[in-house]
Amino acid sequence: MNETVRPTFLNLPEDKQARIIEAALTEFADKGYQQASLNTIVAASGIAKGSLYQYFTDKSGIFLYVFDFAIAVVRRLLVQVKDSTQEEDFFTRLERSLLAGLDFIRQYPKIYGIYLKILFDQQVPQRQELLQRVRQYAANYLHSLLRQGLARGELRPDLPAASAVFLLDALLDRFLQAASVPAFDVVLDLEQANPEALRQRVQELMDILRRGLAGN
Amino acid sequence: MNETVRPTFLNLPEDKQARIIEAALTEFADKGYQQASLNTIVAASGIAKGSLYQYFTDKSGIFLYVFDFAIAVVRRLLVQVKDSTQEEDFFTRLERSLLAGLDFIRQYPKIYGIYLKILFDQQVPQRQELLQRVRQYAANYLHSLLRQGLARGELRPDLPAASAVFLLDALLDRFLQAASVPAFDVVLDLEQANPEALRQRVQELMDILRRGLAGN
DNA sequence: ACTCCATATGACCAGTTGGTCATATCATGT
DNA sequence: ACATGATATGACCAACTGGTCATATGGAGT
Repeated sequence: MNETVRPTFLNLPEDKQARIIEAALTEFADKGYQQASLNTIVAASGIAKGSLYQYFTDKSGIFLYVFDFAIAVVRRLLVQVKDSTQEEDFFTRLERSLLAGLDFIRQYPKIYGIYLKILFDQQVPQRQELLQRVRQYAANYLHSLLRQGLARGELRPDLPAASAVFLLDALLDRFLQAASVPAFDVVLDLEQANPEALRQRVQELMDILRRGLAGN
Repeated sequence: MNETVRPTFLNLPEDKQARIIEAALTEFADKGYQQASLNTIVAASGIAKGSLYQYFTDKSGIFLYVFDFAIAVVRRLLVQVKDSTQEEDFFTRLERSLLAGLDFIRQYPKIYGIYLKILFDQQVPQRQELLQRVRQYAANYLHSLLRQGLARGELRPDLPAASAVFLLDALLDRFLQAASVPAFDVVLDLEQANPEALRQRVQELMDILRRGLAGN
């Protein structure tokens, strides 16, 4: 557990902390790690460059602090969706999770932007560890949904659980990317779709998941 | 159609061209667009910096030329796999395509590396257009497989084709990423798996696609 | 031998980066 | 009023970037 943030930062008035976090979040989400400029962060938050180094050890310290902040927000959402759909059947819960993900991205585009950067920016500090943390959250979430679905007999008992989680994770992740990364989705045109069309697509996908491509 | 490569480059001896393309491919795959250094490319290919600007208009010119080179290689593979599996049934063809993809990445890791960069490096020149070209190839390929599967009665006739292509594209793309990006896959551990285990996983996934999560 | 033009070169430029540090400002206790 | 320690500052630094350009080299035609 190496310290990246200095006590000085935590002593700051809350609104000043918030201004700095917000500026850093914006810059990192926009440019990724290496391309992000400390000068930009400093200018946007209205502090001197020297001050930044009174608050954090170095560039990676700022990044890791902002990442922790972001992941805490995501965690809250996952818990909330899981709890509030406890009574629904498996496929409805999946559907709700997807739509909640869309809402989240629309509400916190910068947090999602940071995730996308970590995904494929080789130079992010401690990238493997950060990536693993995020993917593990998603996998645990889906695994838990799956177990409950199996217990209730909503899924076939011979389902290979790990592969199923893999498939679900792939689909959900891609769906969110398709809906928010321009030109990424040339098939469903999710980025342009209105909420009603989106819901329609989600239901088609749930139906394929339920019955398969060949089945009855 | 704006020119990015100068005739001078095309007049060069083939091995010199190859050396330069190879060096550029390596650097872009490693660092992405903005982070790639022309100095590194120049040093690795043993030419002077000034020469680079006799061959290409500017940095983005080099990148776009290398991208075109890379996509031509991919295209050849897709055509070949499609042709050589013409007689197989839908799910076997899908399986073969996946395994062929794995082989390709192992054989041309740099080309795959460039694709991953384009995916989420906001600063890549003409990113939207390049991304769209790649995704469109994949979608057309899957669509064609699907049509033939439907025609042969291997798939249920009421299948919503667009959504099915979307799901397949998501799964295949993620599978390749999981098998080659460290720490990305916390579920199947594809990166460490031996060829036999990989084949096993692929078949489980094909089975889920065929029969669905709930079905008989 | 001379000309001509394509090709090759690397010192050089302005701009930007992450990071430093001597100095200034502020708040508090006495 | 003074001292003390935390906080704030921005000029400055070395390193590196993409790109330029005056000059050198090479080879073909005469």
